[in-house]
Amino acid sequence: MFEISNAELSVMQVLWQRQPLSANEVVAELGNEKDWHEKTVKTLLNRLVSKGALGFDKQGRAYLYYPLIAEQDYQRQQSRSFVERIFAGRVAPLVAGFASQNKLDANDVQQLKQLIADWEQEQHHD
Amino acid sequence: MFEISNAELSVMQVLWQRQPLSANEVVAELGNEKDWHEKTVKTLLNRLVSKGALGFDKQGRAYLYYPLIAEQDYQRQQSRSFVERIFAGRVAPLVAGFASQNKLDANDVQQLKQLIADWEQEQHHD
DNA sequence: TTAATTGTATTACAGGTGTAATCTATTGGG
DNA sequence: CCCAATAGATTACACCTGTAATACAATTAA
Repeated sequence: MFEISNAELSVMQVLWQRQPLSANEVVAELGNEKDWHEKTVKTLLNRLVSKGALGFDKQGRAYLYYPLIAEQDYQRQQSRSFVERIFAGRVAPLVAGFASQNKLDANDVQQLKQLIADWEQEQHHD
Repeated sequence: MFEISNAELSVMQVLWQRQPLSANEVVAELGNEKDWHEKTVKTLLNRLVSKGALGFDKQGRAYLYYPLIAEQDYQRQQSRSFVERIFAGRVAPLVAGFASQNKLDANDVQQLKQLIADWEQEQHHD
């Protein structure tokens, strides 16, 4: 599988949000957060197409771009490889780090409890 | 703060495990997992010193290298920036991804429960 | 019809990265 | 005392990345 660079990821995130978009629409969306020249964004779109991360349909002389991979797949693949690299594959120590830095709020904890409950349910039922 | 590349990280991990080590000892340690030429490892050591990630003491004409940053600090910093980039700062969705891929085992769940218990304790007592 | 505009494609260019090879200085063996 | 071995330093080189500028082609406004 191809790699998506940091700058490229921001472009993907726009298109995961709303799709398909013309280059100019992507530029506009990014305008809020990033201080990138239009040419820069076009370069990134191009590279993402080359890598196979984006596809497009022609709309007159403009292109309408859309992701070829789902955000969730990307997130999972990246999570696995990150946790593998940094924490030898265990996710709990990562969460522990967040906890010890007070980066967990009630919301996170609520979700984690639910996950655990589901997991235990799953264990049980088979 | 400086960036540590992937290849460099493997070198850091050896030195976080055992320290200080001579270049040759690092090469030997890496020998098991990586198929790197000795020269490659020396380059990485050099770059890490330049970046300020490693220090060394001279031992005759050889150097004894040691980390200048703690593994835990590195892990936390990387975790934060990863979760920020990929999950907009929320850690629960990352764990959810692991759960849905059956990447959680009883051990992980046990640890997570403990973390949650501690967190709740903490909330309570102030 | 022609010129200006506007999309995409190509080129640029410096710094980082993976992966070494070569250079240089020191040292240990004979 | 001199040479081969060896440690670190310097250089190499292709590919990726951030960040555009320039080239080219199509279209639209005059």
